[in-house]
Amino acid sequence: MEPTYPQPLVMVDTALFTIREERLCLILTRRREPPFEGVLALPGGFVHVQEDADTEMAARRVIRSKIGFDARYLEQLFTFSGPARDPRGWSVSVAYYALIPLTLLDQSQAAEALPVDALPPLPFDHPQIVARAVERLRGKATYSSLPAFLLPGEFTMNDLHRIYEQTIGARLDKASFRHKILEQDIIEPIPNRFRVGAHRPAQLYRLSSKALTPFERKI
Amino acid sequence: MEPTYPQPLVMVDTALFTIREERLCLILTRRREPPFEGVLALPGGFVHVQEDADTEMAARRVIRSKIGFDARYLEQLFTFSGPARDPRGWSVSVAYYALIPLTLLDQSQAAEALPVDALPPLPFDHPQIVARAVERLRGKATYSSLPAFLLPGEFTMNDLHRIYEQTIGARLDKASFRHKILEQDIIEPIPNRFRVGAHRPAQLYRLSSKALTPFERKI
DNA sequence: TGAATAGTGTCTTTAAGACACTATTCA
DNA sequence: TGAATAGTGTCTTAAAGACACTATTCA
Repeated sequence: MEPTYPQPLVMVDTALFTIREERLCLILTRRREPPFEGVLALPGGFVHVQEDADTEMAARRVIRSKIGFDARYLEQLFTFSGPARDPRGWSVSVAYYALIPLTLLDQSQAAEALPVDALPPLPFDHPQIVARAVERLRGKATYSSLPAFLLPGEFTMNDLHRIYEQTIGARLDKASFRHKILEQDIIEPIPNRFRVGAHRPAQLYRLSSKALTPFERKI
Repeated sequence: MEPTYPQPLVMVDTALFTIREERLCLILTRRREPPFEGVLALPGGFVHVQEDADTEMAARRVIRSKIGFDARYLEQLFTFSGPARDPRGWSVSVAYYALIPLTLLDQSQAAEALPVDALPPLPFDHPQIVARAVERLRGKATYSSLPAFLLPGEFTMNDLHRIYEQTIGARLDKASFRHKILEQDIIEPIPNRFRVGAHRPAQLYRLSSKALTPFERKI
């Protein structure tokens, strides 16, 4: 009844996105064990069958150990596999991606947040994982509220506008953006909360419960 | 350097869609080994690390052994995992879905093609796999050429129209459908090939090389 | 007042959907 | 001719995008 086949190694890898200095970044880890000891890589690790309820929980454990708290948005990305992707043997890596507001990271962690278009050479098949994660995030950004999860709990309409532009990598008309976002009911104004400065105060918003419904059409 | 953790079992499962009698169906297999011997289930099996280049190749091997030829469209769906989904132990199943034209199946295989809305009770977590596969197929159908892969190599515009309606499960306007499809360049007329009958002959089409580009907007 | 950001009204363009129409074959 | 399927033209509605405008604060 037990299978007689040699089993592959099973691990998870995570692409943790954040926005730093107006650029879309990934949080990298310096590896503390061979192979590739000392090299910057995506946070990852083996599944612990005694401890993890499934691979998503393994990813959450890895993320918690890296940034100290849970990701607000986490999604399975793709499963990578083969004999060559890891020198330790035939392996399966279930990859996840998550969105992290930079404000929640402490300074040392922010230092390891590097722009997706200026990453160092990455070990294993991590370049493919990154390419697919960026493609997925950009793709989903145009028809969902995903980029909002890169912001802290309270934000202005202009914060949101900017983070969409940075995630998608294109200009979006201010008025059209407002109309579209408000029509989708994905955010709600926080009553009587405004951000002040040397200019007109801005209404503060938060994600509403409908935040994860995808849009009907494009932004 | 080798991990000391006990490793999960690694398998692939496949959701093979076809259209039979105007209904969206899944091809099921009667299991020949325990657990669940004799029960209808999704075709699947363990990854063979000596033989398979990756999990997609494992899925192709499973599909070939089931229907005797390669699937024309195959895509990774999702990876399911946990200690309880398989009685043999903590397992990871990389699930794939594929689209198969019924005309290519022989009679005995067609008999195991059952409508997705009238499936027997399925073992393991196969009901979840099916639910996610149907959701993905329906979702992609509205903005891609996916349903065309359920048809044989030559088909009329009305064949295509019907298969979209059956896949999505809704009525689509004939004229709007034609405009949209032709505008996308996903199919091309086969010169001087028509299907004849007791009515006006219908132009035969085939998938063009751009068939896998997703649509700009909805059908 | 001008600089800076916040927020709105409205027009143009384009896509989607509805629907009525014409076309060609065979019995 | 009528039944059956094939294929087209065009109008209405609605969304997306562009753009100009008004609003409020502080220095």
